[in-house]
Parts: sequence; C-alpha cells; structure tokens
Amino acid sequence: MYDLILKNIARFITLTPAETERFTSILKPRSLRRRQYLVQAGDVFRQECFVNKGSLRIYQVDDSGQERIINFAFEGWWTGDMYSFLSGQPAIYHVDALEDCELLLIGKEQLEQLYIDIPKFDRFYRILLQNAYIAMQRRISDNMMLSAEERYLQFLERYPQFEQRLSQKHIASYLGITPESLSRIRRHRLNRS
Amino acid sequence: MYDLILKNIARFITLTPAETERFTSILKPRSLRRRQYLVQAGDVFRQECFVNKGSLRIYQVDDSGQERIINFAFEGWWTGDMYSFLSGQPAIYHVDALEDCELLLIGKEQLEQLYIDIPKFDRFYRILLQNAYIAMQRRISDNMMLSAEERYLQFLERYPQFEQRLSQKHIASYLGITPESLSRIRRHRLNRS
DNA sequence: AAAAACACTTAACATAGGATAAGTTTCCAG
DNA sequence: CTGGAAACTTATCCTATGTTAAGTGTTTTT
Repeated sequence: MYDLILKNIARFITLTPAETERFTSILKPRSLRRRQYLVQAGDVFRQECFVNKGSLRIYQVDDSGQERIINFAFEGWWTGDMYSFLSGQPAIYHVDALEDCELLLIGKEQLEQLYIDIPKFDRFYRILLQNAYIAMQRRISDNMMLSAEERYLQFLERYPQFEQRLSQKHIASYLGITPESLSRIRRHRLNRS
Repeated sequence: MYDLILKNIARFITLTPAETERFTSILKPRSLRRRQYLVQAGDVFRQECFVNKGSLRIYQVDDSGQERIINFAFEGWWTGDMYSFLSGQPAIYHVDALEDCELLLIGKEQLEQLYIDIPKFDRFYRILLQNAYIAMQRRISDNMMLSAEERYLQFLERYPQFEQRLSQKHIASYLGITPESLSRIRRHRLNRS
C-alpha cells in the first residue's frame, strides 16, 4: 500500500526506517468512486493528496456552467487545492475522481509537525514544487504559443499512456477547446493521413 | 542594500544575526542596464535572482520571431530560469531587463550548501514556491476562462502599480494577444465610457 | 538636428475556434 | 434486454482575434 508513495519520496530524500514509520503513520487512506468529489470549490480542504491508484481532475466551472480542467492527477501524482491548503480559505477548484481511486491523505497540521520533526520533508516538498512549477510554466507557454491542434499533438506525445484513459471531452477541456473543436481536429488529421 | 531581501525572507522564516550574516555573504550584487540580458535561452543559468530594484521579463521567442512574455519580475520578486537552475540544462527562456536593475544573485552550489547548513531555507523556498505555484495555476485558468478584454481588465486590477511601467507591447505579449488587439480593446473601452 | 528605429493606432481582411443544433454511437441503470 | 443519458461527430453559421499594411508620434542613435 505504501510502496508507490515511498518510492515517490525516495526520488529526492532518503528516510531511515524510523522516519518511514513516522511518515506512513500520518497517512490516511481513502478510496473514492468514479465521479465522487475529493474537494468541492467552496470547501476548505487542508490536506495533501497522493494518488495511489486511479485518476482525478482538478477543474473550475464558469458562470455559464462550462467546466475547465486545470490539471489531471494519475497514480504517483500529488494533488489537492494548494490555495485552500495554504491559506485556509475555501477551495477555488473542484477535484473529483475520473476512475475509482485509492488515495493517501495528509492533514495540514500533521504535515506541519512533520516538517518540524523531519526537516528533510521541507526539502522534499520544495523539490516537488519546483518540478510542478516548471511544468506549469511550460503549460502557460504552450497555451500561448501553440494552436489547438499543436497542443493536442503535444498532449498525445507527452501523455500517450493517459490518452486512452481520458474521454475526449476531458482532453478538450484540458486543452482549452470545445469537444466539437477536438473532434474537428481529429477528423482533419485522419483525412490527411 | 539587503533590506528588501531580508524583509522578503522574514515573511516566512526568522533568522538569527549569524544566519543573516551567513546568508548575505553568499549574495552577489549585480546591476543590469535596460535591455541587457540576465539569461539567454540556451545558456546554463544556475542562479536564483532577487530583484532589488527595476524590472525584468521572462520570455520565449517562437519560430516566427514572435516574443511571448511568460512573466515579469519587479522589485521584491524572485526570478531566473527554474528549469536550467534545477537540471543544469540550457535555459528555455530569455530573461532581460525592462528597466535598469539592481539584482542579488545566489549560486546553485552556495544555495545547496545553505539548505544543508540552515534547513530553514528549504522551508523558505518551499513556501515561496507554493505561492508561485498558486499564482501560475490562477494564470492558467484565467487564460482559459477569460476573453482578451477580461484578461486585460484583470491585469489592470491586479497590477495597477505596474501598468505604467510597462509598454503596451509587453502587456499584450503577457496577455497572449497582439499589440493591435490590445489597442483595439483599449479603444472600445474608451468609446463606451 | 537629422535619421533611424520603435511604439502605438487604425482599418480592411482572413481564419481558428466557439455556438448551436441535429444525428449517431456508446454506456449504464433499471 | 431496454430506454435514456452521455459521448462523440458533423455541419452551418458567427465572432474574437490574428494578419497585413499604412500612418503618426516618440525615442534613441549618430
């Protein structure tokens, strides 16, 4: 059950057996059925979430009811609502399960205490965030520099293993286009080849 | 000279006088004239940069020579090329001065040693990054949910103090539109009021 | 002070992608 | 197994924004 998360952590820091024990003791397992919410915008959600199995999406709903997917989370990824976690304010985004999920949650207070007791975890989350930040920056420049079709191709290249697990509606939403546009793009590609 | 950066750090962690001394001793002051590069895409740039005075832009140039501004950096902000810093690979972005700048740089090795000697700095950069990450996420959702005009209005609201220091060309580039479009948006707004 | 480069505006035209609507296929829930 | 809801496709029309080009005003360079 803790294999994946411990491997994830071992990428950046090395834990003693006692530290490992301490760490796993604060993890709260939780499973989520497809379509169930982890967070609803407006809730305060002060937990970090590691995805052990399954997939989720982080999304926003605009005034006209349109959903926009900000990001996905697959097994081995971290997710949550960073803003709510940090500030204690209501979450900005919805997070829900796209497939049945097994999650490991860490409460804010316990994580704060962990940072104090084992400062290596400050380092772990710093490095995790640096990588997340780089990915976000790349996403912004892609959204600005590339056409819808180019973004779709890049998505296929970058996440070939996830494409089959996501509906086109969700991929379109992640790319910032309508499902109709994605359908059109796919047709043009087929006609050409 | 170190006032602003020490205040910046004091937002999240408290340093002893000895730690303060240790920290300031690794800072390398550097000034940059308007239009001078801090980083050119392709260079390896393994330094973190604090802006003490002036402003910079982080941008990318596409195949057709179009510049796209990923972000600005004003006094009190941190900047650089996180990807190059972390990976040691050539930088993805250009960073150059929009106004004459006074900067404080920290080399990668010295920062790594600082993390080891004073683990509080792991914490400081973790919190800094959490905030930067939240801002990035918000930028992505704004770019997806809002029209060019709405993004412009939000920019004016969010950064009223910076608007006057930036050319419209640069604001347009940051918003992901052409200067012509920004000009059109401004005209429509004037006509309406 | 003149020349050159740049910033900004305006206008006419082009186009990628949105909106709407209708049809087909796939997926569940009863 | 069946009926209704989603998911996906296709077509038509529409609009926001890009493109090109020309003109004016403002810096920067010489």
